[in-house]
Amino acid sequence: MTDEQAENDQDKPDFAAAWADIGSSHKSINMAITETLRAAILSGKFKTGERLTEVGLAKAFDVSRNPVREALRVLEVEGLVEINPRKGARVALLTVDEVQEIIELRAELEGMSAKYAARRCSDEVRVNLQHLLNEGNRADATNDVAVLAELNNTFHNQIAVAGKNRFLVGFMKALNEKTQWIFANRPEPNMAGNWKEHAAILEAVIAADDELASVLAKRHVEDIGKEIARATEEQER
Amino acid sequence: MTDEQAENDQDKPDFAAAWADIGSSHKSINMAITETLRAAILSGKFKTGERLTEVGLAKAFDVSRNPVREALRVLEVEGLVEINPRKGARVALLTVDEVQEIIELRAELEGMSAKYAARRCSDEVRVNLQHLLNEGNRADATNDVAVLAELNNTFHNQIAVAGKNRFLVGFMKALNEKTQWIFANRPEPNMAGNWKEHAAILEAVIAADDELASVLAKRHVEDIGKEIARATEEQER
DNA sequence: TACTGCAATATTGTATACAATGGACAGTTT
DNA sequence: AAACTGTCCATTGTATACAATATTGCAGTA
Repeated sequence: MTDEQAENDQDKPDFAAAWADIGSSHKSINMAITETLRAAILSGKFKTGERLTEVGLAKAFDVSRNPVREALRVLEVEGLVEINPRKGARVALLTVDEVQEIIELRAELEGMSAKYAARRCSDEVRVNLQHLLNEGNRADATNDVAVLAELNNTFHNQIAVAGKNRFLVGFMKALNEKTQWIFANRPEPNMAGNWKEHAAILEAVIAADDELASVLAKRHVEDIGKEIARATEEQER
Repeated sequence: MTDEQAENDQDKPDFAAAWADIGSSHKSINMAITETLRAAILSGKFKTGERLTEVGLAKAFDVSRNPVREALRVLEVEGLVEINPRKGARVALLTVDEVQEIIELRAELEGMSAKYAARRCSDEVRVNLQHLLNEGNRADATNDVAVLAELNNTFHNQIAVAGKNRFLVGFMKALNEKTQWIFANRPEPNMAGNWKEHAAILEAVIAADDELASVLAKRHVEDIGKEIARATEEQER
């Protein structure tokens, strides 16, 4: 989900553009709308709390209200949208406390994931992780920010998958998305120096050092939490 | 939506009965259907893998297909239903591996929850937990199975809530539901002696012994896992 | 000014209608 | 017999229509 999400839009998100690619695809409209809406929310194109009327979205997508309704119901379960019966839908709000709770839980789960990954990853997966480590180190050395951003994202998913627990993977995906969302609604985060921590975790996993991997991964997320706290304070001022 | 619609049809699982209560309520039909369907699946009234056609359900509920569709979309996100575009919906399947993963994760999260609860619960919550403990002990002593079953359920929720992390509460609710679902699709589980373990966990939480609470809670779920494994083997024979 | 009542409007909730797809089955061809 | 093909039927996907509810604006009153 990377390619041509070009920022060629004015103030309102240009759904028609993202729309064209889908026409001939085989997924149904409601799924496409769900994905587009989810991405729009997570990237901050819709502000938190902003009202989402069915007719408004339907017109923006040039579809009927039905697929929009289904998408909104799905996003509600995911926690990105808040629906009040007979009143309508809004982009969900995250309180400061909730942000803390997200980070707290994510730290625990990331640690758990790294622990499992270190214990369980097959030789094949180990090779893949080593490859990811090399790529990241190279990008870090040459300061290739675009590649690094991409690798940072894949890193978390790879660790989760290597842990071999599908439900843990799902939960972490949800929490990762929320973290992304938090950052999208705050002043630019400082993601530099992030890879160093990722590299250390990868090395521990590859070395099958579950205890170290777990501690490093947990601390890594806690660092992210501190970064968010810093950015939040800055925003308050 | 008058209340007299109750005695219409009774060929399908008796939704009409559950339906009557809802009429005057203020939640929308799609939500009511979601809840009813969820309960039906979790309690095993629909077998895993069973096909769920929109018209079939719509007729059973005596509504149009729209609310049913929305409910199915929601239940898909929750993992209880599996939807294939243009083919339809089925009650989801759980492989043996997935059952193991659910238990594994639930054990970790229950441990985490108990740890947090022991650390964080206020005096007021502590009193509530003590009350729950007393009630349970009494029901256990008098072998009041109905009450015990009820208390067993509330126990897990109370611990989770006392942990003061909303997202952890949500994840555990999902995993608890899945556990319930697993049992519903297997020969009768042996829930006796269950309270003893709950009581020990409660005592540790009340005593603010986070480490002990965590270990006991984790082990408790692992015991449930063993019970499931036993029941599964029995079923295979 | 502040407030109540009420009509007008906006929006959601649900039903119905139609289009498109997938699967089963019979008949044909090789 | 096996593979192919076209047709019918069941079902899903989407649009439109209508009903129910919430919100807004404003006149009128104290």
